[in-house]
Amino acid sequence: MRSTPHAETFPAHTPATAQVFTTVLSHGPLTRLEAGRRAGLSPAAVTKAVRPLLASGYLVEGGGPEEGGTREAARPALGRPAGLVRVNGERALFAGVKATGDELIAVLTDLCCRVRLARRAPLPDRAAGPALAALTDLVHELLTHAAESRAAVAGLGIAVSGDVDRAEGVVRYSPFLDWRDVPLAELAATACGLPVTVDNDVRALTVAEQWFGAGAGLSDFALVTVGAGIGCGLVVHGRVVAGAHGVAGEIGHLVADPAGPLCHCGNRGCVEAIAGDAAIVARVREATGRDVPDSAAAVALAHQGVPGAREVYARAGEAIGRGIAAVANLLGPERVIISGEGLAAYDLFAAQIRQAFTTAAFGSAARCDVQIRPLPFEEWARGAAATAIQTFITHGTGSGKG
Amino acid sequence: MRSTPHAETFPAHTPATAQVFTTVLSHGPLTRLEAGRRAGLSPAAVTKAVRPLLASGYLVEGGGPEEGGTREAARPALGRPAGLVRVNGERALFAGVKATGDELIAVLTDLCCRVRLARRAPLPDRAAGPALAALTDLVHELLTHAAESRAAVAGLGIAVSGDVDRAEGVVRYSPFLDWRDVPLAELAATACGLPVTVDNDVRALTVAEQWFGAGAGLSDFALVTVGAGIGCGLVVHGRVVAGAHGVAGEIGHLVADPAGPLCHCGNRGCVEAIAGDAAIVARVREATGRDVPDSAAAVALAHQGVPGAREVYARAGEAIGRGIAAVANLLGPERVIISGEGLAAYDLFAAQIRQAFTTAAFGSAARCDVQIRPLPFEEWARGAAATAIQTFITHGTGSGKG
DNA sequence: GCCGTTATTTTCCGCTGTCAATAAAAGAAA
DNA sequence: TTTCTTTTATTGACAGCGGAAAATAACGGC
Repeated sequence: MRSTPHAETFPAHTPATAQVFTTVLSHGPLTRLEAGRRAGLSPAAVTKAVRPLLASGYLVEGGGPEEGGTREAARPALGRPAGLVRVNGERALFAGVKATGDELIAVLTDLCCRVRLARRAPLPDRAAGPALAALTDLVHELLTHAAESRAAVAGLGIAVSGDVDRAEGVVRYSPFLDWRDVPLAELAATACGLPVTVDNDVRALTVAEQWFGAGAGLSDFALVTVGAGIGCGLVVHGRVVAGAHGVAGEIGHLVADPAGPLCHCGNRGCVEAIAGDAAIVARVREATGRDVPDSAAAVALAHQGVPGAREVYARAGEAIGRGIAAVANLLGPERVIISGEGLAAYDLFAAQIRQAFTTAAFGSAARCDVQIRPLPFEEWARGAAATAIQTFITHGTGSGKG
Repeated sequence: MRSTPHAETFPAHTPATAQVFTTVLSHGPLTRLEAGRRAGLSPAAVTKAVRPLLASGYLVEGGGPEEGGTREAARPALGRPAGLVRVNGERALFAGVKATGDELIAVLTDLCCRVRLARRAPLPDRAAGPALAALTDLVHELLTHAAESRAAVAGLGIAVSGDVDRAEGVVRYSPFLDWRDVPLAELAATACGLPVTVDNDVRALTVAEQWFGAGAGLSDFALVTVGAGIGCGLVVHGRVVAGAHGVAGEIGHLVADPAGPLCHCGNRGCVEAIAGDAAIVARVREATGRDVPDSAAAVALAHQGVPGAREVYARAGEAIGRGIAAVANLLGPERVIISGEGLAAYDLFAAQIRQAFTTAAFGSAARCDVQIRPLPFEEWARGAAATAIQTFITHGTGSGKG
């Protein structure tokens, strides 16, 4: 993918270099010895990997802001004190954009994927051409802001729902955007003058969780997103599962109840047909007989204790819990992270999710650690940025292709 | 793990050596160039890897039995003709034993996992001590037979259902055998004088399929076994999924119908509670009001067209198809292989499996290739042998531990 | 200042796989 | 027959990566 003339490059000369860097990136300030232990490398190899990274400014010595905190206290009094190494987040910036059917969400992050700036823009026309123009405008806004910083923007990540071929940078089919075979990486790279990574939105979020979130250091975990749709990103053997035909993690279309309501996919009782936003709104409307314009209204009714509304959420939680149990029974992940805008209704179904999971999980699969966390709206865009960071580090430049 | 004095060793000097060897093992006679292409290596690397393998007799030149067949015909008339290389199956033998609750099944295979000899022996006492003694006897029978061959037995694989820690060679918990924390690899190695690999039975079968069967060359596939239980082995990113807590592939305890019959796991409508042997027998008994001693009788009734019996199988096929769809929706495998003794009733539910799968698979997940094949009784033991072959090749000796 | 201890770096060193050139084994052309 | 073309396989020089061991650094305690 065409790069800007003075594109940032990452000195990933050797496998070990990238290995050490990602270890430090995910696990905060580390001593060289500890980093080597976690990355499965000898101390000597760490020294050699760290040198060019320090020289190029991607790593810096010292424990960062919280230096002198608990970390120092834990140090044994004997022997040479360990020197910490951490990633210099300021060294490079990244842009991440999530495109939904009616809006673009964009963030500017640093190398540690900390959000510097978040922006939303409506997407009046979702056709590829106008959408690309809107995206370019938004990215330029970020670039303008970034220009105030010393660091350059080293890559752009774009997250789109649907069937996305990350390696080729092509959106095969996105139902919400109604796109087919759009070579988005190439188009956006030309339009924005940045190396571009394009990935499926849930997978992008999974990458963010794997490198910077609750999945850091885990080789097997699942991320479940609850919202308009119910999605699931899977990490198995340390790698995000993409599926042979571009489909994977479709927890939303597992059948929770064959006698349940009809789903747009044609089956009955899909998790999404019970616990998706639209399904919940419809079901609360039926149950209460009231006007329920959107999911916020549904949540409000349930919180007010209107008869019937609460039960809808309980059933939704149960369906989600069963879906998660299916994941746990099949893959035996170490952890499942449940997240999503839908969790505005957190308190309404967290208990049911856990209970249904525990009931339906088989044997030791129930030992899986289930975490439930809310999801800030810019998180999807942050996931996109995480994919850009990932390609920057693993490919030496921000470009996913080539 | 203690080895015999003159233990066979495999010259896996370098990663590339093992890589090339397994490629040739799985894909039959290959030219060096082709092997390199498949293994992602340069021609030069293949030459270097092949040399010691030829010298030690693990590979031989020539196309084997079917030499001069279609392979020759497909050769273009131009240029130096390609020289084929193939694995010398005669070079080493392996023993594989599957332990069920009431019987031991053992096979002697060659290096290509072709069965030379199959034996069954009852297991009157399933306690670890007596079972080990019976296993040792059976293995010695195989060894006696093997002594007639020039090749030595290079390893023993043991497959057990339940929670097995292959790396440690320990059976954590096997319900059917009622074993807990039995260090089987160590015990059997001492008793039989062979390097031993112990693995879960379904995973062992999956390894056999991955290296020698319908999964050869696929990086993502699933193997579903239908019989007393409904099991599933998963290969993701080219590796068998083991699960963080020893549980994975529990397709049998996915809930196909929350209103279904009670399962021994405590839930309702598990796939196994609908399609497992015991469930089918019970359901046929209810439906027909007749005496149904075992699953053969149930199959017979269904084949005779006794009212009700056929429907039981139809519902079972539906449940299995749904379970497979769940796997396909979550993981997007390239292929699903359905196999098992239960397939004696193949014709009774194959159509329902396929139909339920197609209906419940979401989007492109339905493009997954579903194959249905019967499973000879010695296949489980062959799976055990495959694990022994695997450790022999990857560890240089037949020992999984150390 | 010396010692014990732990962290990091340095200095080789073996090993692996690639590259580019070369040999080999045909059929085709002259 | 000889020579050329084409494809496959091999060789040998080579670069570089990561490891082991030894050296060095940085303490706190004595």
